[in-house]
Amino acid sequence: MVKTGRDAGLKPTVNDIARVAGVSLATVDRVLNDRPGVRSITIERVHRAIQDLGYVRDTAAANLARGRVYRFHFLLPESENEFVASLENQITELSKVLSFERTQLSFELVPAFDPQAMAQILTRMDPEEVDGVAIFGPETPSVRDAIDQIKKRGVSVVALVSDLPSSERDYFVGIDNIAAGRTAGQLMGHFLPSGPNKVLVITGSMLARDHLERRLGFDQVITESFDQVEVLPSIEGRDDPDLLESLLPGAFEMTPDITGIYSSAAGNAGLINFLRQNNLDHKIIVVGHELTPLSRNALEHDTFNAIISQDTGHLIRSTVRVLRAKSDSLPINLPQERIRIDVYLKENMPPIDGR
Amino acid sequence: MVKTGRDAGLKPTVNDIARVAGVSLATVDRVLNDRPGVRSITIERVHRAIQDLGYVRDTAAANLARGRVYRFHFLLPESENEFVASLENQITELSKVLSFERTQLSFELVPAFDPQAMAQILTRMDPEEVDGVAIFGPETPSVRDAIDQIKKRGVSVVALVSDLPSSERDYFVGIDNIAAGRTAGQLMGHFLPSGPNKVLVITGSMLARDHLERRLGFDQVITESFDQVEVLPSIEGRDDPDLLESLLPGAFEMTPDITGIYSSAAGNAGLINFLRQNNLDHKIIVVGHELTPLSRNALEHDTFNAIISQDTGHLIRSTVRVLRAKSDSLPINLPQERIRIDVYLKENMPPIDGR
DNA sequence: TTGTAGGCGTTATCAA
DNA sequence: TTGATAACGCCTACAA
Repeated sequence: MVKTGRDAGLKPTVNDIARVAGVSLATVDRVLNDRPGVRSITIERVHRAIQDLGYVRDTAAANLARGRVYRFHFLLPESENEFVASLENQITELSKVLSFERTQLSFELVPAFDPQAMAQILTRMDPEEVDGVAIFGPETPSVRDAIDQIKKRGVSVVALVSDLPSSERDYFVGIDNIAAGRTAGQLMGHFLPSGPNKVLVITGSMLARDHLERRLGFDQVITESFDQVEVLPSIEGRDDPDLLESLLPGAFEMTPDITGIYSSAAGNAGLINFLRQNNLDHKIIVVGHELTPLSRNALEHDTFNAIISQDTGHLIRSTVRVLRAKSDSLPINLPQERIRIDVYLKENMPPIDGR
Repeated sequence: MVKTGRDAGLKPTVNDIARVAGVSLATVDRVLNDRPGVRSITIERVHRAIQDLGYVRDTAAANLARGRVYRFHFLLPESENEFVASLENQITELSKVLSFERTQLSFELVPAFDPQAMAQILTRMDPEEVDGVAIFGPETPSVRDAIDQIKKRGVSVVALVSDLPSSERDYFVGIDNIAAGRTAGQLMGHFLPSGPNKVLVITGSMLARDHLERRLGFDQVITESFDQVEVLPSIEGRDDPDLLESLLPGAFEMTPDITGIYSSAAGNAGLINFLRQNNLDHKIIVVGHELTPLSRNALEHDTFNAIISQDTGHLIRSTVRVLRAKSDSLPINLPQERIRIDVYLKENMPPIDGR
């Protein structure tokens, strides 16, 4: 039998340290929390005791004692799409659980693809009222500046879903979108019938870094491995189902022999409508993004053939963990925070509850 | 801005309840924990106060106060395979984290496919020393009886990876293996070249319920959707790479024109060796199970085409959460505990750290 | 520069 | 059947 915990003996506490170091509880606490007013020789002794005993602080007890409350705020794009709705749900759900762990969550919708609006909201945010922000939005200089500013005022910042690498954001929570695009390409290549094929790519906006990266990855794989497949220019649906639905007829007039569609952004409702109304359903291989009630239904009925997805629950939970760690300047457990690129076929779709 | 937490006001505590109900802390605690010695009229009043205030107990504080320690034990099959090794790792890793949350984890290897050994170990387990067991093993009457017995003695039981539905186990942590097999079938069908194909299925043991279910699901999909594909009888590798490697030549002599292999169990090392040494690499479509260093490498080099997997980290964490909930007779958050059927292509493989 | 004492929310012991 | 009261491990006035 392999025991994996620390040796059965109970873990040392601040009291043990105080005793061993020959100082009081208060002094131990000062050293533990890097507070001033302790002679370096004393600090030395306390540290040695900590080392010797292998002490590790009990965070739960610490939080209980200090009554600390974390306040995190999410900024999400204001577009009618199920993916964002799912993020909202996850935030609401998680916050119910977290309210018993001294963590408060809130979110706010920001006009989509509108860097100015985002920058303004960020700039106006009160560092006294928020410990961390998660941003799902476009990457532009104004947003970048706003982030750098709010960071200086002590607010932790996480980029969500779409990275903002040019900014000082503390972390990015989301998938590798190039790899996601490559995965879509691989599936598309295998699912298309043999012979020559033409594939239409639907994107959201050139401002959205995630969309750009997906297209890039998709093209890479098709070029590398499927020389019979031609990828057509993107059509830009702005994550808007209606706009998308109105654009599709034009694309099919231009190229009637489309055999595959890579829907790399949101707005699947428009695509599904179009396909079904024009009887293109089942005739075209479709690879989409994000498992939602709609896309799930499309998969179920073979309107979609595969879906690339990211778990919204995991996204939100990971964001909170990261924001907490950053707020306490604690290290992050990278492997745990890595968001997977999920692949769903009809066969392995999880049940409806959305996970 | 949407605030999702409980209204900013702090949450009520036992003190508030005591005050409102007009009783002492101790009485509140008795009611809260269903302890005897309280008049039903008093219980009534306390319950009303709890309701009115919307009280929810602070688990961290409760655990702190009672100094409760959870001891969970994992029984894993003793076979040299990376999947089990990964489970062991995850147990070890998680227990480092959990040692600061009053939870001790241990594991033990049980001779594989040996119901007697498993039953014996279970029967000998001391309920004084363990609060819960997780069992990854075969489903037989003897094991079932041993489980029912130990459950009666107050130990919580979770079936891990392979379900034991005939027993009184509290819960099953793992994937839907029929769906996993179906997913493998779907991928196999699409990845095989067009025209007639013969697919070999490698299984572990007829005693392993997970293996049986995968084969079942695989056959279903092939029959339903790919009529040009013929599925050959299983070969039984007992999760042993060497045994498997020694069996493969025979299978290929019997049926030289095999174009696909579904490796539904462990022992991939043997399969990979065989394929590479016989230059069958890249000529045969291979769908395997479990992302491990070996299978990852095979995917990387196109020896394998797709892998169906389950996250060992998630399996272990979920098991612990469930075991904890069961030990405290608390409800389980089903959606959170659902284990996904992961699909990996070369393109969406997560980085090496094993998540 | 250091220590004492009280409190965070819950549980548990003992006496009333 | 109930209620004080002292833990649990940590933090934080305030005092020395």
